[in-house]
Amino acid sequence: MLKISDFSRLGRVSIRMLRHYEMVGLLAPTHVDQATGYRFYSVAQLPRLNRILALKDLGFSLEQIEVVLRGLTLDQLHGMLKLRHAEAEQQIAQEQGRLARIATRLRQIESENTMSNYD
Amino acid sequence: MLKISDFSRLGRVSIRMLRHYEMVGLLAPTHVDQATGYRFYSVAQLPRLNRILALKDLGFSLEQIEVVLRGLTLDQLHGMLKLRHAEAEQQIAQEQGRLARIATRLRQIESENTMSNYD
DNA sequence: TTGCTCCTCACGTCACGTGAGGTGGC
DNA sequence: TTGCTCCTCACGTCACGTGAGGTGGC
Repeated sequence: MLKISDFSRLGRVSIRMLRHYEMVGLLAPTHVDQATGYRFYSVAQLPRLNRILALKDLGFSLEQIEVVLRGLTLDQLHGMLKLRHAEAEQQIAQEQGRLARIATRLRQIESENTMSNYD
Repeated sequence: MLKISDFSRLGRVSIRMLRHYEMVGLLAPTHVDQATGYRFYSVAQLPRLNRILALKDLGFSLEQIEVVLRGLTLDQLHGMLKLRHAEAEQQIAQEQGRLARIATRLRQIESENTMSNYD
């Protein structure tokens, strides 16, 4: 049984995150003291926490993570990853468009500066 | 003088956005009726709205847009664009990392499927 | 009188960060 | 008694979307 601060250190997450994950139903302490409200976690919960973090790292929302961890067939998991893959590609394309437009503006300014130098 | 719905149609933004831009101090109607509270805009305000939208499109926050529109030297504007450029590049790199990790997971699943077919 | 337009709240979004105010155990 | 840890609210974030409830002018 670990106090929340110990578990948060082990899992490299903030205490606030652990409380939040409990609230959204992602990861509940194995035990909560009735009198004090203190949360107690077990080392055996680390794998689940790590899976949560791994899925977060892939860009899934906490709600989607909940779905994934609730148990999916390989096909369903494959489908969700495909979707995320497509979304990530789209995100990249959009940001690259932005980058190009920013670069255009930068070049404009630089040429204006040069011109004014010759004015 | 245009009513808010007319101006929103001209500018291709929602009425809610116009109200929001007024609240954050980005774009105030030229006139507000004292009795009814109705907002009235002028066609002459379209260029400013369009500049707002253009800067938004480059990824600036409304607060940054306010700074830019309040008037910057070319050098200062150049600096802000450089910053945004760097942020966009970073964003892309991060999302590409994600994409790669997702792709790895997808390949894992596909190979597992194949293997189980041979089981 | 019935629509239509416009108005002002105010909640909801996403995943927490950050106090505020208070309590049990060493 | 003083720290330290933990707890429960609850506001703030960013840029609006979306009702709810109410009002003036054709």
